[in-house]
Parts: sequence; C-alpha cells; structure tokens
Amino acid sequence: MDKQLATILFESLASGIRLDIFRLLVKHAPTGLVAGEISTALALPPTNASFHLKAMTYASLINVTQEGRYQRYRANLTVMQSLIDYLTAECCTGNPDYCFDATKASSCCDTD
Amino acid sequence: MDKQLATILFESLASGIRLDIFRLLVKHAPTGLVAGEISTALALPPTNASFHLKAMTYASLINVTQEGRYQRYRANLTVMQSLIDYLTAECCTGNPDYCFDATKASSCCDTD
DNA sequence: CCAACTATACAATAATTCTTGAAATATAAA
DNA sequence: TTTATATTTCAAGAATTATTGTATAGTTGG
Repeated sequence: MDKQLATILFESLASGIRLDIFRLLVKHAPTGLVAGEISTALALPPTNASFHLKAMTYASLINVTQEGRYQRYRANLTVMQSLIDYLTAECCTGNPDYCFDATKASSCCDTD
Repeated sequence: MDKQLATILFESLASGIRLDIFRLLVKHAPTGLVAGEISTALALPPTNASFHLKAMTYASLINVTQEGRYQRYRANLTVMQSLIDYLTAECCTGNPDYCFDATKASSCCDTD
C-alpha cells in the first residue's frame, strides 16, 4: 500500500454514494450484486451508479466479473484490509508510544 | 462513528496534500507543529496550507490550539482509531466469515 | 504605541468531480 | 434474425473543490 493507492482508495470512499455501494456489497459478500441490483437498491439512475462503480473498480475497491449481459460486482475485502493496515501504520509512524495499541501492525513505521 | 463523519474523514484523507499534512503531524506527535512549520516542510503557500488545515480541523482529523500568535496543529489519533474501527466493522458487516480476522471488532455489524 | 510577524479570511480563477439523458454496445431470448 | 434487456459511454451542464495573491486580524517585542 503506497500513498498513491491510499489516496485513490480514500477518494473512492469519500462519497456517500460510493460508501453506500461498498457497504451494500460487503453485506452481500461473497455473492456480490449485478449493476442493476445496485442501482435499484440505492435508487440511483443507472448511469450514475455506473459512474461510481467504474471509479471504485479503478481504485480496486471492488471487482467486477461478467455474467452474460450482467456485470457482477463484489467488494474487495483484501484491499480494504490493506487500507486498514496502512492507516494503522500511519498512526504509529515513528511514535508507537502515542498511538493506542496499534504497535502490533506489521508494516508499522514504513515511509511512503 | 456514523456514515457522515466517516465520509468527511475520507474526504479529508483523499488529497495528497492533506495526507501529507496528516502524516507529518503523526510523525511529530504529540508535540505537533505550528502552521508555518507545516507550510515550510511541505513547500506550500501559507494560504493553501491554511485552506487544507481548516478542512482537516473541521473534520476533526487534526486539532488546533493557539500559542500566542502561533497555531499549533496535532494529529487526532483517537478519531483515526475510530475510523479504523469503523472500516473494520464495515468489512465484516453481516459477513464475518468472509472478512479476514476482523471479527474481534467491537462495533462489528452496526448499521449507519 | 509602533513595527514586525503569524496566520487566516476574502476574492477571483482554475480545475475537478458529479449528475443525468440520450446513444451505443453487447448479450439473451423469441 | 429480430426484439428486448443490461450496462456502459458520451456529452453537457451543474456543483464542488483547489489554488493563489492580497488584505485583514491578532500577537509579540521594542
């Protein structure tokens, strides 16, 4: 997890719609949902849902697989775990004493 | 940690400049840095640094205290810990089986 | 009080992101 | 093959966010 990817992931989560999409997909893991189910569930115009799904896919926050004419989206829990690790490491960089009990983070104190 | 605060925090982290500021402040915890030190360290025009510092302060990602004519900023590690907890909980909402070893998260499976 | 300094507020512009309908693409079904 | 369905791409405008210089407010030390 480098700074660039972290920034892209935060951008990806920094929208109510995208956060809702991610939460919805987590709730439906590991099956995932197809695009139409997502836009229906969140009452979004399909184009808008597609716009955000594309951004989230680019960020690797979600994955997509084709199923005939459907596109099935799934939350990428692995990259989310990496982001959590990154945040935890950021929080104790150089200062484990002043950072809760996160010193167990394996990648603690990396730079960039 | 509700969805609204989480979104604000992600917005706050979703910028290279603000992420740099946060990382810099974590590195200097718990002393913190005054505004001038931050803009100098990151080679930012003071107005631009102030713009981002204000946004981050509003998001509660950092705290500010006045020291005479200086404004000292510190990373808010507590809110960062809350955000990590929120992300961890999000990742296992309703699906602990498909989410690494995050099931220990106390607030797992909350909604909004 | 006055001069120097720190930092923010304001204003104008630039840049980016968001939203939506219409059109296009692709797959499936009849 | 023709029609229907699912999804995306495109284009345009709306809205938001970022950047920077200048001006202002507040603080310190002489």
